[in-house]
Amino acid sequence: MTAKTDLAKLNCSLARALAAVGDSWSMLIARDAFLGARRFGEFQASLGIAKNILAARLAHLVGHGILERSGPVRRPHYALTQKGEALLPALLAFMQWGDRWQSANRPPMLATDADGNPLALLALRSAEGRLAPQQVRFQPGPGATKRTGAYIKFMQARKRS
Amino acid sequence: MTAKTDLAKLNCSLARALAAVGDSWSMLIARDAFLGARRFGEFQASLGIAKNILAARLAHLVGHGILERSGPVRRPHYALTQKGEALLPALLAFMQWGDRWQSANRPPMLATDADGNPLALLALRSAEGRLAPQQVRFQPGPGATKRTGAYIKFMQARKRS
DNA sequence: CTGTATCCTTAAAGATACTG
DNA sequence: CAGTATCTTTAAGGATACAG
Repeated sequence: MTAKTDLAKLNCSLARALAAVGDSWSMLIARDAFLGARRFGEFQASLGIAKNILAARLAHLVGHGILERSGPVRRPHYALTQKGEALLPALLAFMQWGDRWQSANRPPMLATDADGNPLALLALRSAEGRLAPQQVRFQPGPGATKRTGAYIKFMQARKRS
Repeated sequence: MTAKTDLAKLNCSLARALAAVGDSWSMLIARDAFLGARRFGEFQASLGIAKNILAARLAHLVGHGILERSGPVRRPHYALTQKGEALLPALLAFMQWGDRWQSANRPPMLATDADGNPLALLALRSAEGRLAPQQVRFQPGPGATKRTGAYIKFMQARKRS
């Protein structure tokens, strides 16, 4: 037997997010939607994805409330929902990482505000200000199972020693 | 023929980032590494992933410079490199999205600073301050191909109309 | 134009057994 | 403990043809 593991069961919001988005194609479809793509053919031309795959991914995203389908049945539009738009920080943070580490600081596309000012790098901060990655800690949250809580505590304890 | 499309060719830092990370398992391995996991068995126990898959993913991440392997050959440690640590904003942004939209605001785990102050939500900002997703624009960057540039410009122009 | 329906090929996932 | 080696099953990706 080899049914694919359901990540959504992992008691982790990251795993649940990954399960909801689905895969890399879905991320790129979301990116195109942010850019302004709305039509089946636009996604297809932009990504070079096979039509059956695109159809499946669009349906998946609609099913998870990330995209909504509207307009004529034969010529529908796909637009980001509020939930879909909320993905933008994650998507851009990931893109910024790619700019730096995979595109040698020569970004193919730049995100800006309406006046053309470039976006700042997405940064970690608490009430005390900015944080380096090494300063970040984790603790069990309200949705933690016993197992998750124990795991986090064990790891954090070991980190300090 | 049906070789899998190479996302890294898409002239997009997001696609390149996705290709470098690899897949959802890799993201979760990185998450565990942030939590403090270092050993093969720790990742395996935490994720419930098959050993052959885990071995392949660890090798992939090491190969992309996201993890580095050290210590005794028979009992190695895996630790995030600088490149790997730089993934944290993206990873947390994604986790925050999951907290809100997939975990009903009951996060299994909370990210904090060293004093226990919770992390703020990763936010979009330019020099002018914070931005809503709808205010974000895109333009071709230094690494844009002609095709990418034309696509972005076309989409942005249509958006304004 | 926007899909569905097939078909085909490959890769991915997982279980298990085994090794140093 | 940390893998490697197999084996099996299934899913995924892609190409193409066709339909509304």
